[in-house]
Amino acid sequence: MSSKGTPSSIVNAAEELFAEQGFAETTVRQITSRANVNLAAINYHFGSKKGLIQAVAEKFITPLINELSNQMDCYVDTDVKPALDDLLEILMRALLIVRSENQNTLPVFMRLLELAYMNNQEELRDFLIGRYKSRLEHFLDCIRDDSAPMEDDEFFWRLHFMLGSMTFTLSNFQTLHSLEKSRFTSKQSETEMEQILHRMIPVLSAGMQARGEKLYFSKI
Amino acid sequence: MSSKGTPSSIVNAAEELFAEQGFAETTVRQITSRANVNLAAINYHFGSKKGLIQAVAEKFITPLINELSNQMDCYVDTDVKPALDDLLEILMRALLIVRSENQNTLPVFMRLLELAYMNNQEELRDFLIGRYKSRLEHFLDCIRDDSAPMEDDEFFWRLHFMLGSMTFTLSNFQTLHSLEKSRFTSKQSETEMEQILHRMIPVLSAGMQARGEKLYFSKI
Amino acid sequence: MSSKGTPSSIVNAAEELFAEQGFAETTVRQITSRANVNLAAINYHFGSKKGLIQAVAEKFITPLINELSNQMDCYVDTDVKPALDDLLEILMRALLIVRSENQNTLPVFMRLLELAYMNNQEELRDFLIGRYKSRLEHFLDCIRDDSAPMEDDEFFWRLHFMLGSMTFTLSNFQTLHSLEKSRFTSKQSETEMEQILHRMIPVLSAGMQARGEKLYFSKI
Amino acid sequence: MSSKGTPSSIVNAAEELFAEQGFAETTVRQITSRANVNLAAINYHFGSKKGLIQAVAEKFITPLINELSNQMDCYVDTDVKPALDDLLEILMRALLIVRSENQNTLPVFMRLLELAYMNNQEELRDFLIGRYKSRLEHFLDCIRDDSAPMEDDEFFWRLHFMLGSMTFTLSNFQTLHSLEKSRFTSKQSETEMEQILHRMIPVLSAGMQARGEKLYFSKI
DNA sequence: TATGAATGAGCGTTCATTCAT
DNA sequence: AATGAATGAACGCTCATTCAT
Repeated sequence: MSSKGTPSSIVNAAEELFAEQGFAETTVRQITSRANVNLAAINYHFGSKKGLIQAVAEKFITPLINELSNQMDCYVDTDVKPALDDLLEILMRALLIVRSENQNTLPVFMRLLELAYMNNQEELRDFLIGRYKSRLEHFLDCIRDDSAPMEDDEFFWRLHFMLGSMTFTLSNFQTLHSLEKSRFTSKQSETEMEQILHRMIPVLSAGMQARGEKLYFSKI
Repeated sequence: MSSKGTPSSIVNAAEELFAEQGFAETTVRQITSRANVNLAAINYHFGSKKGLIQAVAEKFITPLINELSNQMDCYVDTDVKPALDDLLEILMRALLIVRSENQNTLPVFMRLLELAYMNNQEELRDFLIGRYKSRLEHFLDCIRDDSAPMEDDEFFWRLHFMLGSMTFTLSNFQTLHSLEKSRFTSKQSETEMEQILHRMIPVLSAGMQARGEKLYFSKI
Repeated sequence: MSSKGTPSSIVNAAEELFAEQGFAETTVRQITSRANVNLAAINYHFGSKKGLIQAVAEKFITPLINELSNQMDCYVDTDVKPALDDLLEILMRALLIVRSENQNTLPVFMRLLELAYMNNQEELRDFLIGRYKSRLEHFLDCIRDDSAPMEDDEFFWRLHFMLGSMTFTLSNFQTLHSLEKSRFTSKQSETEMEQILHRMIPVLSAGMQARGEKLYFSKI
Repeated sequence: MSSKGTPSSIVNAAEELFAEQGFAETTVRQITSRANVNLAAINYHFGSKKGLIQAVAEKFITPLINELSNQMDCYVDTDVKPALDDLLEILMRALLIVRSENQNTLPVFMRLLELAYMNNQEELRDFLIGRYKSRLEHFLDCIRDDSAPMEDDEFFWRLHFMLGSMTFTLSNFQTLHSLEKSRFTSKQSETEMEQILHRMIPVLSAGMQARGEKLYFSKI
């Protein structure tokens, strides 16, 4: 299951621990211990803990973006504009494909996105933006084309409302899954991550297509 | 509002630092230093750093729930069922009121919710659930009454999609605000937090009211 | 012998180890171990290892400068200008007094001066210059008054020739002492540090009073 | 001069870094990185970091001693005894010649001498003494012949006062040069290392020829 | 002959907490 | 009630060296 080689063992162990505990809470000693490698190996192969986190990020995002691009190519030679639901399904499908190649570690990827938006993480943010922004633009343009008409800034914020739904739900999937099971024990809900991604599509889609803004509420 | 007393100074300083840096990243030294109190004061007054975090949580959530209850009382003697948009506006309004009483620290509250959903945070989660769950149920029932008809589990997840939008957007407000300003410099966008809360209402509302689910995508 | 209190124990242990091994070669674990205090005590009391080195520096230099000033005050109300030999004797005497208050640790002080002149030690250098430069100026002026007439830059370099003799001899006193004993075993030379300081006076004095410069040698 | 071969590249890189930072402060990674060779190459070719330092030492001292011997041969067939100033000029000249063959790395040589006099460096000291002591004796005898009459031990110490001036001034030349420039900006002093060596001659000479010792100062 | 990978030991520092007063 | 001092544990990281090829 684990690939060959020390760097690969490290990345695999790190993914598990990052998913279980978060980045700051996971120590290099825990990682190297679980990977059965020397304590210094992380610094040797990745330069620093930060470098390892970036390596983990790349391992996820690169195939995700590739898969997204591949799926979008279906539309490139036709006049058909993809519907919002279809675009979101492409996105969810890409996430699931990446997950199938990185057993059970979608939460790590989502935590990475959350991390990138935190203060004091400009470095990671700039790294990701510099590396992947351009490759995402076509996809986002298509999203916008089937969304309700709106200003640039409104689109910016709605995209992040969407992103928030995804990162919160997936990075805390384990907790939410437990909560759901303990509340609705009767139904023996087989809530798997795939199902949750599926549930998200009509909700997010409706959010992007919602028209009109409520009037600003008076100052309080 | 004023900060008479050591415990109060500590809580105020902690709020600021938690908002700026997150909980794990904020040290008790930073807190006591900013509060101009002794290093040992946190352990003395709150038992531990965790105890302080709970104290901060209570300071936010109690007035929030109170405000929410007050607003809901308007409907209690009538047959009028509040519309989803109105319920969300009540929620946003309550958030803004709490904010006005705890200058600029809505992000802390949102980070607290995120924290409560993390693994290894059962203690905080149980604390919040045990303390506030019952007082939220009426509000949530009203939400459900104006949402699209759906199963319990679907409602559970949609609520958390909503929660994700709110926590992600508000806890990372500073970063998102910067990103928006650097992208759309021309418009001199005066994006304030109030405006963002306002923008969220129709989006979240549409999400909860979205009908029909896409067919499950085939296994991959 | 050792003063009371943790900081004092640390400084005493540090002095010994710095003298034996140098600054970089001495670890905080060695220091805290010899001082029988907790490993974290250095950072608690001095902020960092660098802070401890500065504290050691101050403990030496402050009384040295004070002693120097006291001795120089003898000349302040008279018209007598002190002779170069007398000035050097004042200096040596001040060094010995400081040594008598900090048992056997003149080598540490000399190593400190050497350290301050190294690259990448601007911080220490600036610290010392900012703190003590002005208090040394009168003494240096008197030195110059009884030296051979020379330009500013020539005086600057001759002062440092002198400083080099002192730092090299004293910071390596232990090694030199051993070498001397092994070479001249017959004489059972009782070379003590006081004697060496004494030997230096006529040599340094002659150097400062040497007149005329040799012609520049041709380019090679 | 050219750097064909891995060992040669290593030595050249090491010289530069030793001059800039000192021996302990320079890591084998820095050296191999600047030399563009494998990290293990130092241990492979020189056994250890210490072995490399010895190799650097030899590269300097052997030609220095050779040059010194050559110059001294001028006097071998005559009855003329060289004057102290001439001997010092021969020494300075030899240093400059070695420097011209090892671009700008006189400070390294001086640091090497300082290092050899430190505690815990018996190995290096013994290596140098065993290799070069005998070849220096004639030169030192000539020095003594034109110095003031003195006992063996007095001569031993005066030699090291001289050595201290040289090592301190040259190994810290960069710092001293900066200090001088910042103090005497007006004169646009073209202080080069050659000039400093030149300035040293009359000072050191006078020191060696100084007669009479001051009376021992009373115990304090 | 030469190297990329790996290692054990140790580094200075920081942490939340506790102790003695 | 409150605090300055102190602590044990752990942190990420770097070191010169060695190993397997």
